[in-house]
Amino acid sequence: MEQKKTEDLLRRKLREKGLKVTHQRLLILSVLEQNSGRHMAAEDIYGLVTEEHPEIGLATVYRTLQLLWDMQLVDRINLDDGCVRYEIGHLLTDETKHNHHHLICRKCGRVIPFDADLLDELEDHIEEAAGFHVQDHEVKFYGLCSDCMKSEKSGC
Amino acid sequence: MEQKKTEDLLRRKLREKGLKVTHQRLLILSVLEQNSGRHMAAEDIYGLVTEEHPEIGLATVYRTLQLLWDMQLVDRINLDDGCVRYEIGHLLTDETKHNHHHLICRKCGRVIPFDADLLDELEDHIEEAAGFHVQDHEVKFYGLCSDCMKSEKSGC
DNA sequence: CTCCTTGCAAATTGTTTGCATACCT
DNA sequence: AGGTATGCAAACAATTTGCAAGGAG
Repeated sequence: MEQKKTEDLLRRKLREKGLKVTHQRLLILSVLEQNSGRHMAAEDIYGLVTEEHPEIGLATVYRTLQLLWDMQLVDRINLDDGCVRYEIGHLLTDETKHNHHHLICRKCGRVIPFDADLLDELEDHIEEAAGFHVQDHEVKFYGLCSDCMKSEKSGC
Repeated sequence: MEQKKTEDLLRRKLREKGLKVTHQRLLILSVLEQNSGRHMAAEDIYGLVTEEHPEIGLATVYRTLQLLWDMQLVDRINLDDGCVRYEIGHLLTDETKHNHHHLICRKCGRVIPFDADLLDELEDHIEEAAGFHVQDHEVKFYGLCSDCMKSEKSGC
């Protein structure tokens, strides 16, 4: 089961760093895994987590998300809506690279996911030219979605 | 002079939208232009602007930056340090595309600018496949800078 | 003269932090 | 036992907003 694999990885990484395996950490990661594909704000995660465990605090959610991000178990993206969003790490869900990008419409604000894999070349170039080891990336494209382009042309 | 050209563009765009040409708007854009290359937070810009015009309010700076961004006269980037940063729009400083990316070290937090132009192809693909008209992009690479890689290896 | 814009201050809101208690190992 | 992690509430900080006064067209 994927579920189990992810949990084991978290346990292992925590142990490596001398940190503790707590219910909260396991639960938060499992919620993220069960909602793979959604971009969840800390509040969203908090909402889901407290459904079953109302005693968990929002601060713990924030602290745990930071921790999971440091360990590269979750991905983070900022969609300019005032809060940081998280999803289960691409390293966990597939063996391929993280090529999930976002198109953000400047007019209606819609966020459209878009998959493409033209960045590997660029990352190799960066490693070589800058001596910087790339682990992940965040890519956003700003522009106009097809609907807004139509209304732009028709002059409304 | 570049300066003049930029100002004229702002005047024109404002008129087009029936908005007013104010000292504050001209001044803020000119400060951004004079500091091309820096990533400036609203507070930074406010600091520079109030040197000569202490009466200008911070809220006006925020409102103006939003406006300039909507008009595509400035670029916006979020470097995960808790504030949004601005710089003069790439459309104004050069005729080429916006290929100024950022490498962010997960260990020491350093931000390293990096120029490369491998995104045009991807943007064409997006226009075709998603019917989305790309105007701009924001790209961040997370990883380890060369210094932190050294200390990683030497085991400190 | 009309409506847009500004400055000020208060309000908002996502996120962080201090601290006493509870929990892993 | 010993240090880590948690929950709570207060603290923070960037950004936004309401409103009366000022300014552009």
